[in-house]
Order: sequence, then C-alpha cells, then structure tokens
Amino acid sequence: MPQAIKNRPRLSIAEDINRNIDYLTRTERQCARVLLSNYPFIGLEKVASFAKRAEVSAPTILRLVGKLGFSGYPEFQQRLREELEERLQTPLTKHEEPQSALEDDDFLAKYSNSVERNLSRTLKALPRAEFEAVLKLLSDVKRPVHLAGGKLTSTIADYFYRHLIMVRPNVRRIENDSYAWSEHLIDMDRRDVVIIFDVRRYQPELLELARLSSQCGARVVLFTDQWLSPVSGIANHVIPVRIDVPSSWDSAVSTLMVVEAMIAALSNRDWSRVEARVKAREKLAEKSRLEN
Amino acid sequence: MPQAIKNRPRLSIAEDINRNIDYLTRTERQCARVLLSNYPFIGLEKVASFAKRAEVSAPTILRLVGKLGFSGYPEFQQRLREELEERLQTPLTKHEEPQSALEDDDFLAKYSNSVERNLSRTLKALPRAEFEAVLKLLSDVKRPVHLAGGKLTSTIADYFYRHLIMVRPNVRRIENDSYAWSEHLIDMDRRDVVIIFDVRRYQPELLELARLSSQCGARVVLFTDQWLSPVSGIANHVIPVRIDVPSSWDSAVSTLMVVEAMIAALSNRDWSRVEARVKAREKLAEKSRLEN
DNA sequence: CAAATTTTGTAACTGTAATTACAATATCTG
DNA sequence: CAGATATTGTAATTACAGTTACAAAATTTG
Repeated sequence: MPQAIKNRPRLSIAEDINRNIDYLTRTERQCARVLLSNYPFIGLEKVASFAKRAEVSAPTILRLVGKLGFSGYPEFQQRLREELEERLQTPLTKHEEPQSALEDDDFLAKYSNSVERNLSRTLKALPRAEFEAVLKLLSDVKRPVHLAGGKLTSTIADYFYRHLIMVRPNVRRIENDSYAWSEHLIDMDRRDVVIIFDVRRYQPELLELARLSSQCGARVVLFTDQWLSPVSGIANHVIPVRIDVPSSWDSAVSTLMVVEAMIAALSNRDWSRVEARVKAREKLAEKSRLEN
Repeated sequence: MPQAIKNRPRLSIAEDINRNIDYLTRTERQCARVLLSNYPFIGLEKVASFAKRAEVSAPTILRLVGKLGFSGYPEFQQRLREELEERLQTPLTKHEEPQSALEDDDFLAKYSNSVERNLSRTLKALPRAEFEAVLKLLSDVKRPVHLAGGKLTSTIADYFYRHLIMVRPNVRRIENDSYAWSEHLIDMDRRDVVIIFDVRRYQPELLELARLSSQCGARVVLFTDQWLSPVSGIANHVIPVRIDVPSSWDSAVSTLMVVEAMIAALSNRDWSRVEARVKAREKLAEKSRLEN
C-alpha cells in the first residue's frame, strides 16, 4: 500500500501512525517514531528541524505527511494544533487516573473538578493590571457605577450590584429592558463607569449599550468568556473568564469568583469607611422596621 | 516605557503580558487579550491567522511580539512551543507552583485559592444521597418548584430559577417580600418543592417561610453554609456548602457550583426533552420579537 | 548478480509567510 | 481646534519554508 493511507473518521494522528506503521518505509518509520517519542511537539517545528531530529531529509518528512493523508505540511500542523488544544481542554479524562473511579458515578465531583480547572485557568489568564484598574475605578466613590448583564448573566450583575451598594455609594443597576437605558445615559459622562457582563451567545443589545455609553465618554468594563464578546472592541477594560463545563449550559462560577474577589479587595482596602457604611445602613434598616 | 519591554529572568509569555499590559497600545492589548484568552494556541498559528482572530493587521502582531522582546515571530513561536512542552511534561507540579510565590502580592490568586479550597471541602462534605434526592424531586416535572433566598442569596436563587425554567416547567420564584408569600402558599400541597437559600446571618423570614411551607406538606430543600441555618431543622433535604473566604463577605461560589451541577445533571439526564423545550422557547422568543 | 523497482537525498524552484517602509488615521497637547 | 505625536493599516519587499524534479543509492526480484 504505497499510496496515501486512507483518512479514517477521526483518529488522532498518533493512532493513525500506530495502525499503519507497516505501510511506511524505513526512514519514514524513523520519522514517525521520533514524532511519537515526544508527541506532538516535533511536528510543530519547521520541516527542517523535524528532518534533522529524525536524521532524514526534508522530503522524507513530507512524503510521510502525504501518506498520512494530508495535502501539505501546514495542514498536518494545523491538525496537530487542534488535537493538542482539544486534549488540553479535557485533561482529566485522558491524563489523570486516580479520580476516574469517582468520576464515573459521581457527577458532582466531575463537575466540581472542571469548575476548579476553570478557576485556575481564569486566574492564570487574567491580566492583573486590568483587575487593578477596575478596582481603582470602583474605589473612586465619585464615579457613578452602572451594571448590566445579559439574559443569564444579569444575575451576576445583580450579585455584584447588591454587594457594591454595601461598599460604596453611587451604584445603579441597568435594567435588562433597553427602554430604561436613557435614564442612565442621560447623565453619563467621562466620570461614569459601566460594567457589562456578556458571555457566549453575546447579546446585540449589550454591544449597543456599550457603544452608547462609550460615546458619552464613560469607562466601559467588560466581563466576558475566553472567546471575547464583541464588546471587547469598545471596552476600556476586559476581564476574561473561563465558562466551559461538561454541561449544556455555561458556568458562571469563575465570573462570580472574580466579582467576589473585587468586592473583597475593595472592602479590605479601606475597611473603616465600609464598616461605617454597613453600620449606618443597619441602623436605618432597624429604624424603618420599627416604624412599620 | 514605549520601548521594548525588558525580558526578565524566565517569565512565561503569559505572565510577561499580564505584567506589562499597560505599556501596550489599544490594538496591541487586543492581540494580547486574544492570545491569553486561549493561550497559547493562537500564537502557534501563522501571523495572518492570529491577526484575523484579533481583528488587527499583521504588523500589529509583530510589533507586539517585538515589544515582548523577541527578534521575530518564529522566535516567539519557538518559545511558546517550549513553554507548552515543558508544561505538558509536568502535569502536577505546575498546579502548585504559583501559589506560594504569588500569594503575597496577588490578592486575586489568594482569593481564588481559598475559593478552590471551599469547593473541594464542599465536595467532600456533601452527602451524595441528598444531592440525588433533590435531583429526583426536580426531575419530576409534575412537582411545582418554588425558589426563595435571603438578602444576598436571592441572587443565587434567581440564577437557579432562570436555568430551571429552561429545563422544566412549573417553576416559580418567591419574591423577597413576604407579603407575596400567600400567592405561593395558597395552592401548596405535598407535591410542591420549596427550595430555600439561607446562609450566615440567617433571616428569620426564611425560617417562617419554611415552616409555613412544611405545614402545607411541601418538601423543603435547603442550601446553607457549614454551620447550618435553623431552617435545617424543618427541611427535608439539606445541602451544606462552604462559604468562608478572606473577606468581610461570604462567598457564594460553592453554592453556585452545586446549583450549576444540578442543572447540568438534570439537562444531561434527558437532554432530548430539554432540547425540545429550549427550541420551542427560542421559537416563541423569535415570534414575539417579530410582533414588536 | 544484474535488471527492475523502490527508496532516499540533493538541489533547484515556488509560493507564501514574515518583515519593512510609508502613508493614513487617530490621539494627544497646548 | 490646529499642530504635534503616536498608532495603525496597506502595500511592497524580502526571506525562507515547503515543495518538486531528478538523480543516486538501496533494495528487491528473476
């Protein structure tokens, strides 16, 4: 079978090589082994490096790639990258063993694990400067803050709102209904801060809101997923979080974590002021209760 | 510092970007964000692909790469590959490395760590039988479900509500205002399920609601913290979660995780029914949009 | 063992990716 | 708001990676 090896449904390149290794010539086999030996990194290098490592000539590599059913080296590399990306997204199933016993019958554990993964990836990818910048904006109590979210994320906006209002004055919730926007936009200028939550299945209304706010000169802060909402083009600060879980729905856990961390940081920063505010509010609540 | 950013000892490119993101221009920052958002794969593509994904021109990418201290794109990619290889070779060590060093000056990391700790402790302490039991109640679409929460936790109740309503019919939100309770209580019997969220600083009203519901014969499900709300005395099922973090406020992350896991489990269990429901709802939304 | 056949490397070639120069645009500043 | 400065994209250029043709070497086969 010196012709091109048929490309089966969806084998990984490594598996494909293993199955068809006898159809390869001696030097080709050598290349294949080198590739498999620390798969798939050598395949991501240039042809020349690969060839050198395998101690063969470049054309031999290309012939191998051809036999594996690819039309060219770039296509082969593209596929390797896709595989790698996929593999890195689900490390638990392939990489790890000890938990697998639990995982199968313990859905909660499985879910929790993937949430934990999201958290650490979020942590890693989140630019601290952005986090700090947003914190700085929120610390400035002179700046009015407006919060908005999408169909599902507005819950998180609400959570943020309820806590922020305990920590500082001048916070408002933008209703989901776009008819009410004008109430916010009318007084908006460069002092204002608009916080928008927008994840997958990005809502066009939110983009519109961001645009209008930005035109007023307001600072726009965006919480979004790793694929970035279109609002990211407008926003002054972007906080990307991980939302992918083994579910039909997205996870808001990482978003919530960042929001909570912001509130915590704000509170800790000058607790005395916050404390006074909380106490004052409690007193007021007490009073209004007695009057009822 | 608009010149090339100094290349410190051995920062990963991601970290380097995170530290120096404010020295980048707007579009460069956009590139950086796209790269970080699913690091490092876009960086392994050709410049053109990267540029397209980031919605900028190729030279912008190259300028970014230059600022990061690389002499050219190939060098940058080489480094990315090395990082990736290194990272994949050490599966477990990596997880522990950032904690100690960063914690001091990185509040976000500190917070995230304590949240992660909460998650695993929650996972450990959560009785699977309770989880399953609640799941079973929710699977039974004939049972009306009512959701209520406290001053801060009602946001989570709301999150649960919005997802449940997509998964099954017969779900209602109990307003925070106790005047509205009668609307729910009037028709309540042993088929009904009342889900209550109540954590530290337990609200007496919620205890009252639980009592009344229970008297109607309804099943009461309680989400609470590790110290258990007084509602736990009445509730048929109790889901305890961890809420303690280095903050003046409590964390709702673990609660949210369990809620999400429930929704995911429900959806996965019989997806075909859920899918039909989701599609039907989309169709209706479409229709009503057209009519406006 | 020689002819046929396959395999492999060399070297020339080609196409495309990375780079650069420069003009257009946007942003800042007095 | 104009001039200055910084930023960004377009288009031309360069360099090099990937490809191909072909000849040399190795292997197979009669």
